[in-house]
Amino acid sequence: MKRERPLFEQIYELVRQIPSGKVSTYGRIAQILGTCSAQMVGFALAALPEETDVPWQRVINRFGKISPHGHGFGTVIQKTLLEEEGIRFDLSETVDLSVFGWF
DNA sequence: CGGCTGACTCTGG
DNA sequence: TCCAGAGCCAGCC
Repeated sequence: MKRERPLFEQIYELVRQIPSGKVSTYGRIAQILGTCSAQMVGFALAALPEETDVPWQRVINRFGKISPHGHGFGTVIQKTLLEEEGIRFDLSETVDLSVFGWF
């Protein structure tokens, strides 16, 4: 049976494929899927519950920085989770995509 | 079907 | 890398 899964789940599966210690960008995900825009990727991750098997924290914007998605708390958690994975941040919460960037 | 929204990205300054 | 404006497209009401 064909499962016309929403675009969201397609994004989730792709994010799950990101290895530990690596990060990706919204634009990258959107480009790989080729059927959505970067904003949809962020929108999809925003809809994720706190308990999920999707490493949404490994997805950041094109500058390698975490987006201030409103509340502000999640942003801090995201940075902490990435550091636990071994990712280094700049003095300005910036990640070196040349080193930690997926692909 | 149409309008609104969003954790983005690009271009120009 | 910052500010402002425009484009982007699926999901929801």
